[in-house]
Amino acid sequence: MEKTFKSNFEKYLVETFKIERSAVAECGDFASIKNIEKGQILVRTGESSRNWFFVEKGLLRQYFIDKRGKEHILYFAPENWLVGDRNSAFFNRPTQYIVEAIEDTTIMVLDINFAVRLSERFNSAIVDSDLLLQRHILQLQKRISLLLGATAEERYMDFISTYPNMLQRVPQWMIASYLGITPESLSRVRRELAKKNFLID
Amino acid sequence: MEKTFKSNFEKYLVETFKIERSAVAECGDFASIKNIEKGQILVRTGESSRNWFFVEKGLLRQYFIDKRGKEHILYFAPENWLVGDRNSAFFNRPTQYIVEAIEDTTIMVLDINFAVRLSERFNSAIVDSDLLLQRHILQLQKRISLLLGATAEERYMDFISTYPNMLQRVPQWMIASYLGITPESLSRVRRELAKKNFLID
DNA sequence: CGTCGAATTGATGTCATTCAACTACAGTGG
DNA sequence: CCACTGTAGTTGAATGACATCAATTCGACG
Repeated sequence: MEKTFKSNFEKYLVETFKIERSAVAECGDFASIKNIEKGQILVRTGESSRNWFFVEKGLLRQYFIDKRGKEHILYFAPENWLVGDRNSAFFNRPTQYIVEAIEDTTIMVLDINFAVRLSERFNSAIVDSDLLLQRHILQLQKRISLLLGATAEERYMDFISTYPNMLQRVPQWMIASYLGITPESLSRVRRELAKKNFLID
Repeated sequence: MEKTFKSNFEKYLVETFKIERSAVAECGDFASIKNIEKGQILVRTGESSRNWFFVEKGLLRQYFIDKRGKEHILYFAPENWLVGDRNSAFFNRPTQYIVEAIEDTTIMVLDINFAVRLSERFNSAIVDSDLLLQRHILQLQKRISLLLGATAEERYMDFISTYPNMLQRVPQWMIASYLGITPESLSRVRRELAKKNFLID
């Protein structure tokens, strides 16, 4: 396990929580590296996922399917992002959210006990003021604000400024799904922006 | 302060975190009771709010104003709910979210150090597996799912089943704002539901 | 080169918004 | 007690934003 922690994940933990490398290694039993091919699904609807995924390299998406059978992407997880369904992990309930690899991806699979062990090892104040959670909630709130108060064009503009490199990595129809519009509409939004001399990629 | 903790808040903490009453009292320096009249604003746009509010009695709403000047309600906080802007509290940034009393309301004002003190007193595992956060994130995700994948009518149906008593306490235009539609549209949605013999209140 | 999914485009449809008029009702002051 | 005012809610007609459907083009890849 020594080897596995020569990873972005270790670096991430050390930097985020300001804890020593050695200490992170103590939690190694609850983490393991895994490679996922593009297109493969990590978590299916109805499964109860006790695991979290830290993306070492590559890109995942988490999405659900509505009652009319349409996909809606909740978010993209590029390098150094964590993906997981808190609801499912915490309450051991079946998840509604599907996790799929958009690119060939290397992940660190984290057992739910990883977090428990980690918080046992360090004083709770640090763990509690969890940057991850802040970032997560912040992102969700921003998303809601945009869905409630911004047009498709505004949401797209926000997307490309927030995730500038995503445009090169994600097919357009997935961005449309993330924004909550159809691929056709996104195409038209982009055309309008191009007319107004915005560089759209 | 002894007196103040004869409150729903104390009860809530004891039940949620399974900690002793006496221990909660130790954190009392960071909490105080306050009464707010209907219509009064607790937090204004641009302020940096280091406080959290636990609603003892009454009803608050948290909302923002978009670039076109329209209000959008993020959520309602009835009895036993916590309201706060994690972003603002944690990073000490100006908030975008306004908090206002819909009814005459009694709140417990919690300094951000309340949580710190509390987590110092108890083992991190308990605090970390924070039910509050779970509930919060869960609610935000559900909201996004509904905004992305459900019609106005479906969102309204979800609202009245999730918050059945809210209908009697909140003016219709606020519910419309929460759902992300205009008051006129909600009025029409309700008319259609009435035609289909749904009891709408 | 042919195939298949992605992206674009046009024509049309649908749902919610906008704006304006009108009703209902509560509170205010004469 | 009644007119005056303001806010909430409803309704109708016109508009707008995005969706749907269908056809076409583009581009990657075997």
